[in-house]
Amino acid sequence: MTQKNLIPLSPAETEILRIVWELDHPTVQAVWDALPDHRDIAYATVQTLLRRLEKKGYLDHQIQGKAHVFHAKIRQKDVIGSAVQSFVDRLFGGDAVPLVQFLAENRDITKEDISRLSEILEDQS
Amino acid sequence: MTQKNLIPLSPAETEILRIVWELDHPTVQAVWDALPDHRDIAYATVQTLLRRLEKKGYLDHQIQGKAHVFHAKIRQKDVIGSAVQSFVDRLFGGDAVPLVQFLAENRDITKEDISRLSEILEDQS
DNA sequence: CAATATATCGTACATTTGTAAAAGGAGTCA
DNA sequence: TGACTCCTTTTACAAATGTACGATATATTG
Repeated sequence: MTQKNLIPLSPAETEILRIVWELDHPTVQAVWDALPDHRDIAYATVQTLLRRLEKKGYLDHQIQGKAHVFHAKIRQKDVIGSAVQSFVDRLFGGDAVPLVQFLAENRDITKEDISRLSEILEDQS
Repeated sequence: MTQKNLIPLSPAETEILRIVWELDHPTVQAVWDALPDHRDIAYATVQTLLRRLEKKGYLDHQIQGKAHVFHAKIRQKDVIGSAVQSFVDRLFGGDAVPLVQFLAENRDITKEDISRLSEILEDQS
């Protein structure tokens, strides 16, 4: 069954981990390049974050040439699950509805998105 | 216009701030009591957090008898807005749809919730 | 092979965060 | 009025976090 008990991720670590999921087996360099422009941190900082993620058990790496190539050891779904959970707890007292409502009112999600979600719910037993 | 430039909130601070919104003008005691059972922290800790929130400009207080009574100085909507924003950025690269999709698949929101949201979207110009 | 360009590793360090004990002030009640 | 009780204020402190420099190792290439 799903391995739980995840060591807490800091915001900066979470940000980096997401990029590792997005890119497939990236190097430090690749992760660094993938950061949004406004996120102006040093290469060495990204390295540190990746190192810490590895130490916490979220990542692993192989050596390719002289570079390290990282990959996730924990399923994205599990990490997202626990992150969303604690976020909703903290900011909404555990009720996700106001969150989605906020997103809707704020137009972070559109009418079409909602329709598509309805279908997802229909498809579930 | 909406005052932005909010000083970052830590997770623990966010948790406390939410309770201040929920209760109306609570004392330290009231906030402490409102914490979920599993959240086992000392009264003094809640005090510290409230003090920090005040210093960061999120709260203010009046004196009532011997106790302090707190109230929010910043609109809930603004705080939620920026918190959700950075959360979605960090964990989903800025796209809120996968977040809502996750909530749907995970049944944190139901079919009925979605219907209600559709209406909200309809009512918007 | 010697340079050069890349990478990692070890280390550092100021802040922030989470948590709380201890001390002191002011109503309250016997 | 003295003992209690409830609060606040002051102060602390270890751990986590964000950030990154300098040293070292290793491909690469002329």
